[in-house]
Amino acid sequence: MTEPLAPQYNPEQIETELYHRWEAAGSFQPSVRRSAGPPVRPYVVMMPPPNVTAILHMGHGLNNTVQDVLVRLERMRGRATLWLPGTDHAGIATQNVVEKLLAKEGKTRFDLGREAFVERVWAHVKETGGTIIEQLKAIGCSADWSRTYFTFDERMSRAVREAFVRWYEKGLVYRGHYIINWCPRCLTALSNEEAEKNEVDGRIWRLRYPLADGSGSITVATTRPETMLGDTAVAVHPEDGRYRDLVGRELALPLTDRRIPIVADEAVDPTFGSGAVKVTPAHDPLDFEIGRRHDLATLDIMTPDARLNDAVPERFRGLDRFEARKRVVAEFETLGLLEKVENHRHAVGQCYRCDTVVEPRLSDQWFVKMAPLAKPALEAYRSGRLRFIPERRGEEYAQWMENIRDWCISRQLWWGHRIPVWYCDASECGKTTASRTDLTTCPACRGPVRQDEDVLDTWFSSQLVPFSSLGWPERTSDLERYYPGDTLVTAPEILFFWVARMVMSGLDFMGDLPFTTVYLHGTVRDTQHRKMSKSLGNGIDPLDVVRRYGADALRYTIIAGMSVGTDLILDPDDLETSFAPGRNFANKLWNAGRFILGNLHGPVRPLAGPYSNVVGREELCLADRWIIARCDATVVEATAAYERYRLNEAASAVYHFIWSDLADWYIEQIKPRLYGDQPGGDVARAVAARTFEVALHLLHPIMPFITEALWLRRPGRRDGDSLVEAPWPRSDPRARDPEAVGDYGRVQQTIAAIRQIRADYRIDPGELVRAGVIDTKFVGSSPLWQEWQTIRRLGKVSSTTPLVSADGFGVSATVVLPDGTQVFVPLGDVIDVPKERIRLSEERDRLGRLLASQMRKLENHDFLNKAPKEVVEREQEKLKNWTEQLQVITQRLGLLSSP
RNA sequence: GGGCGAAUAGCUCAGCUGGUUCAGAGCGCCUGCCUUACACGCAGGAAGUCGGGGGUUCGAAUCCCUCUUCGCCCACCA
Repeated sequence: MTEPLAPQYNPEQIETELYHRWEAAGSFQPSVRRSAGPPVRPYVVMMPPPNVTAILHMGHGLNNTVQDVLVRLERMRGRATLWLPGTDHAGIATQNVVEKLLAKEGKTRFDLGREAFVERVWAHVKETGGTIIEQLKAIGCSADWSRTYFTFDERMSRAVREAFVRWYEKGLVYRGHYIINWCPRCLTALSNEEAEKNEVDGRIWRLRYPLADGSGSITVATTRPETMLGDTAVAVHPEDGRYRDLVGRELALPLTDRRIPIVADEAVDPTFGSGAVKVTPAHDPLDFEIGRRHDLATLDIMTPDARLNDAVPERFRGLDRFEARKRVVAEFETLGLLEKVENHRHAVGQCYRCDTVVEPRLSDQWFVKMAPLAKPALEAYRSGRLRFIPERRGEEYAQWMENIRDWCISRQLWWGHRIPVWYCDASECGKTTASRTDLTTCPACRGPVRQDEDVLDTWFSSQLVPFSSLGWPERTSDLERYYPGDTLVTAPEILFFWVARMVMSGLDFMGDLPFTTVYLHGTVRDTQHRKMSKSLGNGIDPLDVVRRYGADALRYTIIAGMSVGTDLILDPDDLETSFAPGRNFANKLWNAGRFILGNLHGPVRPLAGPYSNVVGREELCLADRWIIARCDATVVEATAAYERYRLNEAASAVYHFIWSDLADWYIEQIKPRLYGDQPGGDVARAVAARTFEVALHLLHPIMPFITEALWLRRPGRRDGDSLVEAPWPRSDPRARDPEAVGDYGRVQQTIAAIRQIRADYRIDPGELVRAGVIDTKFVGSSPLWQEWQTIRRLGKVSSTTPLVSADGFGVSATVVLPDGTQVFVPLGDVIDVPKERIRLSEERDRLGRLLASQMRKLENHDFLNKAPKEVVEREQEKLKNWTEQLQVITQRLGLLSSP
């Protein structure tokens, strides 16, 4: 690490080098080990169960970067941390992917059979799941990988059974015959959350059902005409005058030979449609409830893959539901019973994994009773113990808790935790047993048993992660030490799937919240605001970005571009625009480091405090005091921003300090001192080294690789050094120096003024000009005189001392600084009186307009009376300065117009 | 149908408690520069009625009302 640094930052080389170093030192998981002393409540961040099929997509890149930033930050601030990473891949998605692979071979899961299929999925998961960790390490994530949990490891499996059995014994888990969301493609039940409601432009058909005695008809409306074949009643509102006389009479259900009753039910809205509802108890949740109240038959007319079954007239059997819809409508039309077809926009449930339209289906499923669990979870939020960032997400959470419905947890899949319930086959016993261990005989009658065929919803195991990953139900020391965690960082789309359920199960099983702060970051979207997804082909592979621009560039873009609660828009077709700023910044930092570190040869006097007795305050020049003050202000600003989870603000504060203050101004200022002949080189070295180090600290959570690489290359490093273990910089009141900030600001303004004149007059960059200042306040002792060498170098000025009188040099170009100081460049060969006159008149006019409105403001009695005193004073000060500036400009203009 | 959010430079967005960070940043654009840390750079510049309208206030990008357009969450009107 002592070879000369390359002029261009090479992320691939540096990151790979550090990756191996960190891995060898075990520093991908050093967090908890170092808190061996007194018990420390660690800062815990959890990783959501990734969708193993996606391996690593931009969402994970974003999520894990935010997590890593917070974890590194807390570690640097002296807190023990624990980052629990894991993969829970027991969901529909994983099964889908393997089914797709099978489809390419022309097979389905049914061809393989349960056991072979599960083995096949396992093989896939092992292959892809293992690479996730390597990929996350590649973007610098420092989670405690040794604690990684996998869905089917022993801990998880045991916890799942324990949770199920406990809830079963408390009566919170029950088996019920209800309408659930069914995906005809995945052939499984879905929870309400998994059935995404999407608005679609559909149609509504008005169908006429004749009365059985032929004395009239009743019209019903439906968006799913095919379900009429399963109708077992028509319902009207009991108070509806139009239909009161018809209640109790029978209808002849068209296309069938069945007769169905007309019933009265409160659930019907008399103002909607015709006020009469066809009742299909087996295929609609509302109808199911109506059917129950009126003791109606339930007629299931569909097969699991949504074809019509043998319960319908023969000509419809085997038809797909959408095909059947057309046939039913056509037949109604032929019979003259189709009254109307209207366009209708309504919400249709779709499977969140495969987008297939969900079919409400009557079946036996396992449910969790949610109301008792939701109550304390809601209370935790209302009492303020559980907080959300951004805050408004808390209301979404509360709303969901208040309207919670029971959770369907059984899935008719083969891949997942199998439901730990056994049914006794003996007809006289028939006992149902939930058990923590596998059963071979019925505990009641010793007869043969068979296990429930279904598996659990993935989120059933995921909700246990905060404690199952720590060894629950055993009371392990990990659990004692790390259980109530601190912060959860995750995506808003799994607020209900995962976050809410972790809160509920944590409160119920552990008696305490699993975390107290939920930070919900935005979603990565493309320029059309679509969520990035594989199927749309608008995704960005984070590893591709890492290869091209480096992990730090990726992380910088993510953090800098995302303010609290907003989404991150990236253009997949233009990675350059998004990620180059991060790469450029890394390169800038690299070169600033190259310069500073390269000049630290020889003894560098330490600078312990800003004005320690090693390098005393009296040795510091204006620029030194200025950069130390700026550095301290950046510490304050960045720390405050980090603490408020405003990571983008922290990023921009450090960016600005490094690029604008340190690189553009300070490094330029100290060059003469470093290059030898000027005094104070060792002071400059000390100050540069110190402020640069602080900047590395502040930036490390966001850009760990490059900051660590530079940190390791500084002189005086020790083996085993790591920035993440170094203490966070503290603000020092002695560093604050408003005088230096103001004075150096005027130096910068002076240089800018000279540069502006040079550019305006197109003076050759190589040509030196004479320049001067008329500084009425500090003649001879002003900072402009002290820093004249800097002004000379950066403004390319030949005058060895500032010229003091503009008039003595003929025509000059002048810029007036806000405090009235005149900066002027005698024009010599490039005299251009008309041009200068235009420049100054424009400036005079601008100031004139500013002054006019300012005077109006200050003549307003209301303003003078009502505005706070400081504000009035400030405004008066402004007026004074502008008047002064205007006077100076007018004066110079006068000189130009005189012959 | 209910709830929430957003609209600021050509693009992506900051702007928190109304007034010296008030009209900003990055990218893009224009003009000069290969100046011994960096052309992934340096210096200078152009560019915005702060979505429309109304109100509150001495003062509004900022607070209130309203309209328009996008987005998100929730919801068993068939």
